[in-house]
Amino acid sequence: MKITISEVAEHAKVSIKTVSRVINNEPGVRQATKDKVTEAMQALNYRPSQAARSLASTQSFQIGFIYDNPNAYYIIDMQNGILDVCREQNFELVIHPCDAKVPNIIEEILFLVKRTNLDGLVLTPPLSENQQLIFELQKKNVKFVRVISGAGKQEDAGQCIYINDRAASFAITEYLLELGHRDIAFICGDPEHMSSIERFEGYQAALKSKGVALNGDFVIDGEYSFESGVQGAKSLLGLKHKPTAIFASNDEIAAGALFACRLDGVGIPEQISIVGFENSPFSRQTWPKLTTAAQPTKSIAKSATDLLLKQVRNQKVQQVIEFNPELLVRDSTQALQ
Amino acid sequence: MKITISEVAEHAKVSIKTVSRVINNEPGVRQATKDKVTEAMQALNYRPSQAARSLASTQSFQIGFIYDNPNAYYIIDMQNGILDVCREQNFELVIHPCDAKVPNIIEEILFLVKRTNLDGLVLTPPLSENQQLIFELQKKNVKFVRVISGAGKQEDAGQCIYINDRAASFAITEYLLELGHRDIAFICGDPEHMSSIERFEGYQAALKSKGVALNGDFVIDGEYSFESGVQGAKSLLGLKHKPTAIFASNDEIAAGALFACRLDGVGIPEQISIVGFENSPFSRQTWPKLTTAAQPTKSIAKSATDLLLKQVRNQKVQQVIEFNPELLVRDSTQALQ
DNA sequence: TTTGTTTATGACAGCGTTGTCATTAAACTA
DNA sequence: TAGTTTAATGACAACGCTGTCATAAACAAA
Repeated sequence: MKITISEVAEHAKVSIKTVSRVINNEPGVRQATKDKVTEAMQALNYRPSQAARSLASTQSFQIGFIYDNPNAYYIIDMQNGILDVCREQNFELVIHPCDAKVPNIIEEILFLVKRTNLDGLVLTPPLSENQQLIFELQKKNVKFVRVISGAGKQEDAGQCIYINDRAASFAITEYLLELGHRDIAFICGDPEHMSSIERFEGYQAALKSKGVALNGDFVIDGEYSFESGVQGAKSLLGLKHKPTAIFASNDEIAAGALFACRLDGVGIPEQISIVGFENSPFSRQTWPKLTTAAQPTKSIAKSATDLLLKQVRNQKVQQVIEFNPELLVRDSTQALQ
Repeated sequence: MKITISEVAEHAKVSIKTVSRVINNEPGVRQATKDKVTEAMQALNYRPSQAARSLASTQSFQIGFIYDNPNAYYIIDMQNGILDVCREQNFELVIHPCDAKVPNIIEEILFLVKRTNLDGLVLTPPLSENQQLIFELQKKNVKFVRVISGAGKQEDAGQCIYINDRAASFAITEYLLELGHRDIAFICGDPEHMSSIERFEGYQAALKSKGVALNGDFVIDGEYSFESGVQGAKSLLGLKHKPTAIFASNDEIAAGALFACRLDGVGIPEQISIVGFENSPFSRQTWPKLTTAAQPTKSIAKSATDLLLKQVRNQKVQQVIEFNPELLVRDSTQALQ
């Protein structure tokens, strides 16, 4: 037999409405009453029915995780973090993988929100950086948090969790410079991703800070893919004046670069140092293991969800949350001989 | 304004109950009536409220995907497949990552099912192979599908989707034999995973079929991890009589073996051929790219979900569904010189 | 036809909550 | 103290659907 709110009310000798107030943390309940109710709920091992709650209220007690990201590890980590917070706070998670590049992606998302009556959205790149989408969501009063690349200073729309790619990129470049490298090439990620730009700018800034001039030949356009790393490294290896280090915008690119160097018989790290970004599990499984930067994806997800749920409950908290990916030195880099 | 069942009923000039019948595919509705209703639903772009449905009925219209698997790619593919079918059939998906090794895993799952009132479960290895769990689920009348390693002949409990690892393993081994290899080592996966056993048996059977004796030194215990591949390959390379090919039970092990060989300066595939299993994305990103076996994970997920939802609707279909992973020849194998 | 039988459809209560508004109790104020 | 304001609590309808049971329509057999 399922325990309902009435049993709890009876047990606590209050009305069901008061129990409801306690469940939803509504103000205007005396502490003593609240305690009684909480106790009754525990004694009866009561859990409110999600279905009844969402039917009766305008909320659905569900949030959506919408993503378009080929990196399964990232998604799983995010998802697990979101799920943790959802469980704690009695919310459900609706997963919505999608393709950010289809023309009607915005409609698709708005439709989903409307249909499922989602209380909020967790958005990751590149969706979190789609200005048009953000605009429409705000217009329709949809609540959301965005995980985006940036330093948390700028006036971004909506609540944001900032990932300071630039600082991490600066640190990586600085590290290479300290190893004595001066000819450091950079293979870019997708130009539409803000992280790509931020990472490039961090690289640029670090070079500048050490007075090293930027060599245009060493900056290769690309996207966040293995193939891009292969192509990028190939063209770098074709240069008369070759770089001594390659900074790949993410681990996949780095793996591709590694692959291309291997094909060419170039020793890593003896002849060229390579660094990646993201700390994908496979960055530990290449040979040699990749030096890279790690971001605490699950913590990011938790913070994001926390922020979102506060918003959903109209507890506006305007704090700036920023994460700094951390340099992880492994075996694909060494001091310039 | 949200469209409800009453609007549809009005539009189709029938009672709401009849609309309900159509929604749930209940028998006893004349075809003409059904058409009218379907048409009205489309015209109004109607979607039933999950909350109301589950409140009113004993079902929740939610199924659970419970997994413990470190392979993010596998999980994402499964999840996407399940999600596709859920959307089609108006079900919701509840994701539940867990640790299959905690002592009270069975209670945890039973509790989840009870609490969320899940209509069914999709189970993947190793949970799908936990006899105790299966037993308890059957006892409590919980519906489920199991994705398991096997050939679909055995009398397994519950509905199963079989992955014929053995046949694929046989094919891989046969392929190595055809390349002229006779000294083929095998690095095992987790002994608790049925797939591990099946893969080993396929290997054994293939050797036998070609009259090649099994060399005990060449069979290395392990688990499905990179580290295990490193260790396994190291001990193989330490043998006085070395293998000319290594069959790793999955791509992670293969990547580890590759890594160990590189460390030792052993050329792949010139000196040793290596094959993996699973076709993880990173098997395309190693150098050289791994020869492996691919399973259509998303299709597997769809079949499984389909089967589960039929069960949920009490449409018992007792068909045997089997998938055969397919050999993918890439660059980590070559004919014995 | 008429009656009986089956099949298709509808009326209505109820699922477990929340929102609204009324009521009561408590806390001030003069 | 009585009167007034404020805080705490409760009664009850409503949310959108399904289950049960009653009724109407269609068909078959006489």
